[in-house]
Amino acid sequence: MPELPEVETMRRGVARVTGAIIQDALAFDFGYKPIRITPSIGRLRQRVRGRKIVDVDRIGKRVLLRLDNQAALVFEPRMTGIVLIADPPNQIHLRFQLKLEKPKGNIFFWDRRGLGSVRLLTASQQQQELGPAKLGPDALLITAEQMQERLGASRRAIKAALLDQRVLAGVGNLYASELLHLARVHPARRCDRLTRRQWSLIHQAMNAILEEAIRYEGSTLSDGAYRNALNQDGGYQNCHRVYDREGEACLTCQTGKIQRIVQSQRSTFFCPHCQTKRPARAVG
DNA sequence: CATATGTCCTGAGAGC
DNA sequence: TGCTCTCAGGACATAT
Repeated sequence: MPELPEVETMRRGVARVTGAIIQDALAFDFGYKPIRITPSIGRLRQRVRGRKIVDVDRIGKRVLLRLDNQAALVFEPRMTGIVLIADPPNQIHLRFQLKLEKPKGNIFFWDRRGLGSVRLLTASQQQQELGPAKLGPDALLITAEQMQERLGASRRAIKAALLDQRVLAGVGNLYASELLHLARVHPARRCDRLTRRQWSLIHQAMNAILEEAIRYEGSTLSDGAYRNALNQDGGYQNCHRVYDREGEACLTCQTGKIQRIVQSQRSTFFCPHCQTKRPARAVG
């Protein structure tokens, strides 16, 4: 499930084609339900042919190809989508392809489950679709103070709140568990019960985990869906402290057994020993 | 308004 | 072995 580290890894790989010209755009379905492509592939094709890719960006969990007319192609991987410049893992789940020239090459969007999308957005559409009404600050750019401002009065559980892309963009289910473990905060703790110190710890842990995961090029889970832009595995799955480790010993305290709970229909993993449910004690 | 739940989609894995 | 069933969770739609 591509979250910020996986999408950032794809972005870095795809950035190699910066400067290339788009020769053509193709959509595929191979008998599956087609993914969402907007506008229609015919219109999109007309509008991107001959355009130069001037930059490759990331906003939250999306990859943006910025074109020389201020438009951007926005790839949204959701559960199993990936953006590659090397040949994808197979052909049947190939959903979209850009043929490039000067120099020759390709960008592929491959998506096993087909929940992802490709959208061509004008500058004003980008403001609408990627602006503050839809997406909060990027998880690597938001400050601890901003997080507390945005969530400090919320009654939601911190784990669920971290997944809300309108609050901050980039954290998903896997890294939410990982970062709360590093911050030693219980995932069910209500936001409005967190102290300023805990917000600071969460913020610090979030940056540390996301940056570490980027260094390892993201997490390739057992389904093998996530690959980097060159169709290679990530390495961070071997570093998970809690995710998908139910019943195993906590690597940090060697005492607790990792527990799995369900929050908003999603699995959360945590160490009951490191991440106590009790509120932080008042100091002094 | 804030928060919670249902839905989409395919393939892996469990159980029989 | 092959069938059926459940589950995985990103973002959005709909419900409370």
